[in-house]
Amino acid sequence: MTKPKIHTMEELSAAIGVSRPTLSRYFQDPAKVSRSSIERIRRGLEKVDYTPNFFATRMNRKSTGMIGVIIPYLNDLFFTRLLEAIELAAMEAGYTVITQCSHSDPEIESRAAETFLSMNVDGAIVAPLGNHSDLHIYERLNARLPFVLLDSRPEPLNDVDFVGTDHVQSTGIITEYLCRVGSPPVFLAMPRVNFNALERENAYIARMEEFGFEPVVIGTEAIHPDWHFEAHGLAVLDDQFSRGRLLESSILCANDRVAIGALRAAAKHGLEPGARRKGGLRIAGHDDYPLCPYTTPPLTTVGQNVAMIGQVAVDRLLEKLRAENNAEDQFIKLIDGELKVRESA
Amino acid sequence: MTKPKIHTMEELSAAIGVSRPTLSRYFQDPAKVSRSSIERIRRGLEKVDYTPNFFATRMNRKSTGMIGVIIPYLNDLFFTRLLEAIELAAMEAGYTVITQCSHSDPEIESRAAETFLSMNVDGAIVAPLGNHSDLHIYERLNARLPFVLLDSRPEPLNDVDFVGTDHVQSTGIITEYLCRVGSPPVFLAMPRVNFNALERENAYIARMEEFGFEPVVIGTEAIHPDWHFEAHGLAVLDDQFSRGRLLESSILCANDRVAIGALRAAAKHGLEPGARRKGGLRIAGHDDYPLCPYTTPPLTTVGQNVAMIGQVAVDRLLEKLRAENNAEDQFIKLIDGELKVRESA
DNA sequence: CCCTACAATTGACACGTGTAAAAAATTCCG
DNA sequence: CGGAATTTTTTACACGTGTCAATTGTAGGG
Repeated sequence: MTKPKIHTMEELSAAIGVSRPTLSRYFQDPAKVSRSSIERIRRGLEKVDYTPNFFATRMNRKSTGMIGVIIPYLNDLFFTRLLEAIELAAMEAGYTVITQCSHSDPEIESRAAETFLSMNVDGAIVAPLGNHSDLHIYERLNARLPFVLLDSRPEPLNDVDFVGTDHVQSTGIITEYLCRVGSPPVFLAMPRVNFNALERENAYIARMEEFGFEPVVIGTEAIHPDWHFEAHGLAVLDDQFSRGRLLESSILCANDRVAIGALRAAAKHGLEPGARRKGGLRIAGHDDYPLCPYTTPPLTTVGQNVAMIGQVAVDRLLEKLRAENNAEDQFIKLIDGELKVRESA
Repeated sequence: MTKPKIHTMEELSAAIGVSRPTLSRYFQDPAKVSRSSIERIRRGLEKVDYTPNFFATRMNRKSTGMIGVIIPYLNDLFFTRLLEAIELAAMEAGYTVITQCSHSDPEIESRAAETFLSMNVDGAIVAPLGNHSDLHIYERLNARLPFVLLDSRPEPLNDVDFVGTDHVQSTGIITEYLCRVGSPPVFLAMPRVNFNALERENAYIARMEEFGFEPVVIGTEAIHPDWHFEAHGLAVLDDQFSRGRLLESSILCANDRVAIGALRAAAKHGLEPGARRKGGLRIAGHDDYPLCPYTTPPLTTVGQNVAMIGQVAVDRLLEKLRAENNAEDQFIKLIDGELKVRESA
């Protein structure tokens, strides 16, 4: 409690009669010090309050033991789950995760990247902000550090590792499901904040054409601020329903948050989307947002395997930062989505 | 792009012909250097790639310019909104925010606090994990740093600044609203993960007694893991409804996530909660979770002023860390909630 | 042109810890 | 108990930048 505070290893050394370098080694790994010294240090530390200075320790070490992570939004449970998976995986491996959020501002995203470089993080994992990002910073990071791109992949980027959902597969299976058990779906797009938006749209179109159906995409232009997905879904469908359109359609939403807005629009117009109502309105989403089982009706969707994406990204990063000469090939891992059939479609 | 990378100020000094200390001052604040030097440095930096080492700069500075923030959960939009507010406010003031998440583990929470101490952060803001937290660490932080506790306040803690919602007021107004426009509400508690859980419960009881109604609290024991609030609300009400109970009651949920589970239970049993159905089922929440406008029906709730809580916390922290001798009194700011009447109650 | 006043720059040391090489202590064995 | 082998500790320097006192440069006035 009121243990005297000691600020430097030197002081500690004087206080408990063990040389400073020995203390240094003790704090890095007690196994590098003799049993008797460990005992003496342990006893000493019980009497005083000392923590090695974070900056001084990291400055000279070859490895800082830190991994930098950048996510684009904070108020989205998809990214928080991703972040959680990454943090737990990294912690498991003994690394400290430093998180920065872009707050949907490319400027902030760029500054965060520079901060990581100046901190000598051992590696970086970035979920890109999207359209407005300065791609240059990803290349900068990739050139200097073990680096993995997450979730959303800018087309023109080469030689950068990537881990994310296989949207052709994921959007494919839900498109196929909707076609199989009801009328061919309309695609309710989301504002094109990132590259996934377009990937899903294209995957939908391709699958529809494969089945010989006419793809129909609505809601491509943003009405609300980019990341207000629910408001977007609500506004687009409210407009459609008001004009008497799509009242008995299958609607595939670009993500679950758009779908939640879509469900609201349906309820507002007295419509009850559902798989069991033959010929009626059906609404489906993408991502398996944690709230999907609790919507009215529970949302049919295709789940992204967030835990695996996070784990694979960390694994790949660790692999890269352990191998000194990284003459390896570009690593791209696309993970399958899983169909989650509930009641809404 | 392929600008030669320079690692130290010394090298940079040699490369562009300006002494190292001058460079040091330039990077801290260009205004501390003569106009001509600024020009020369600017031109030099365009030709090479250099960023001052984060650790080396922070090690000696009196102030590290960093604020540590600990939140208990990541997968909860309430905390992410709080965090967002804090980050933006701190950024505004020129501080870097380092965020750590407890992941509902007191051990991690404690380690995060130690990390902040070893990093010499200028101040710390902590939203406590709750029941299982080691209160000792808050006192440790408070003794060493400008420190503000957020959102949830452990009773036995003295002399610690606090910013959060006034739950007596917030729970009071929604209890009062429910009593006024319908039958007196039952309180659907949440697992007592933190101190707010109990505070809201008690505020409900007090208000009910004040009105001369019999308070009824259900769902106090956790069925699912502590933080699975939706599952909790669903399970408790599903059980009640199955027994034919509470079918026409007013139900005040301890928070919106519990309420979302409650709405699901209602829908599952074919019930349609709503303010307009006289004598019928009504469901209300607490927090104004971002999805409330999109639930079916839209959830009546009482909003926590997240933006203000974050801003006030940061303001108070800055005030403390600017005033050297903090002989000031304990600062406790309770912020009013705002009633958000929608359709569910 | 010289001298003063003041701004800008620089030299020298400090920060707290890592680390390799040298010195000391310990262990082991006959 | 002596000496080699091994472990442990210490000495000495390094890391990259902050900061103050001392020095240099600059402008203005006589």
